[in-house]
Amino acid sequence: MGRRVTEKPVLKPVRKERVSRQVFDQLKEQIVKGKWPAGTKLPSENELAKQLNVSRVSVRSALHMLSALGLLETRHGEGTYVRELSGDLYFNALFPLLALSRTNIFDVLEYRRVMDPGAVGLATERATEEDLAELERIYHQMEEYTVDYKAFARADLEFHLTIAKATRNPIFIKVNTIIRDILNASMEGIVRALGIRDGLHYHRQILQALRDKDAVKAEGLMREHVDRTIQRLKEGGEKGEVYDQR
Amino acid sequence: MGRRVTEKPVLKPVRKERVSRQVFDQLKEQIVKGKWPAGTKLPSENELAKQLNVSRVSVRSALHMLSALGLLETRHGEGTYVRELSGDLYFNALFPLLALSRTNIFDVLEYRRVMDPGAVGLATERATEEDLAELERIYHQMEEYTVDYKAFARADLEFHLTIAKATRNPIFIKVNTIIRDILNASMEGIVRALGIRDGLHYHRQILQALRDKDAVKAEGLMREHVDRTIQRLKEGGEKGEVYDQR
DNA sequence: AACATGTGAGTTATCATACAACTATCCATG
DNA sequence: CATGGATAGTTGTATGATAACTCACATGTT
Repeated sequence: MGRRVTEKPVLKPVRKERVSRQVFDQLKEQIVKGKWPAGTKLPSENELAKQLNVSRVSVRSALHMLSALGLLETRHGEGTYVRELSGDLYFNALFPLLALSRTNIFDVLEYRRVMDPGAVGLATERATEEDLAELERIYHQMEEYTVDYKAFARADLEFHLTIAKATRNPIFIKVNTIIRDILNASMEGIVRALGIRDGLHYHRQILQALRDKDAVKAEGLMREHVDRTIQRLKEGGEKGEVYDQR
Repeated sequence: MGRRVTEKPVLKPVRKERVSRQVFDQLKEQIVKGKWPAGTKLPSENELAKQLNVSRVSVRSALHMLSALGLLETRHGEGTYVRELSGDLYFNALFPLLALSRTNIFDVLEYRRVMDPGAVGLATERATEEDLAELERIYHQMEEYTVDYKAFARADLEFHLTIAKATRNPIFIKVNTIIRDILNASMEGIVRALGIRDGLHYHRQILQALRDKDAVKAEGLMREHVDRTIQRLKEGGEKGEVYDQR
């Protein structure tokens, strides 16, 4: 009989990658590597199917997924094109209803806790006069909105995004834009936690540090600021004062 | 003859919504509105086709797009299920970033310079034995690949992604995955800059710091590591040795 | 009783083919 | 020169068939 072979699986599971997935990856690669820059018209579905030696169905499956993700755009009767990056969050507009659970929001804030200090650090070097003026404007908005929590929180988020813009780095900008939208959508719950008192204080100081081009100070303040926000939100949640989202 | 009617188009173009799009919208609504909570198994494709009075092709088209967006998950031979709606869903909007990846690798690395130290900091607290084993495995891969630059660089990227996974924060994971794809695509150029010598050194030390649960050290090493990568790449670029991607 | 194996139903993945719907272009016609 | 029609190329939808996969249950085997 011989002994059983259960320990140490020497045999690796065979590679079984779906055809459509392979097509998806190949097409994605062409786009990512820049072989097909924005605006390029792809070969027709029949052509692709022939070249890749798969059925048209598999090609279409891949094309559909890529368009859903915003990399492609297909025009009926005309062809399929590589999309410009311009259109920002067209798709996100479909999702604002999604209320995120608490854990999800903490994930987002935890991310921000790392990103925003870094962003403000870069911003101290690169912010223009216009950026600073814009930040000042938003800060004064916040001062006025001390009664309207919602508007206050909105301005708060805008402040952070403006700092991201000042980095001149598209990744920071894009990610921060998404985070703003998420928090905006789930704002009912976090408004209280944000706290007028701290908010104004930190934003004023951060703005000052930016003017002084004191990166270390700005980073420290930002980290403190986000930390306190998280802390507040946790306290509120534990006390059950805050939202439940369902 | 009468005058032409070109100004003010009172006549709106007739509604010509694609079938697959309608299916997409209907399914999406069921999910977003919570009628189909996470984990729900959808009716089979045949069933849906019958209920909606469309062909199975159209149903599948919609299903594919929804899975690409992360709302659904289809398991071959088993069925299609509603996925957990999490925050990282929004970050699918980052996908178009892939299209402009090449424009500036430095933007990407600058971003990584901020995020990866933060990620490794969180990872020191949360990494499981399995995570560490996986990192070890990748590290040994790198040791073997000292001749194959491409494979080496790929393992390098995988190392960073694995650290992101160890944070257990879906945002870190998602964004890092996209960054890996971007750098992967531009790899011909950065391979030289990565440098075998430093790479192994830093990764070994970072792994050690993770084992020792020394967050400060791990963060510092990571920052240094990314800094040097950027520096190398800049030197190479100035000398014109590095990539041009065409 | 415990385990291995076989079988079948149900499901998704892929294929091939055909036709419908749409777009752009060319070209003859008046 | 404007109009309309014909045409070729492309994407969208439909149909039917087959392959590949998963699960659950039945059937042996020990």
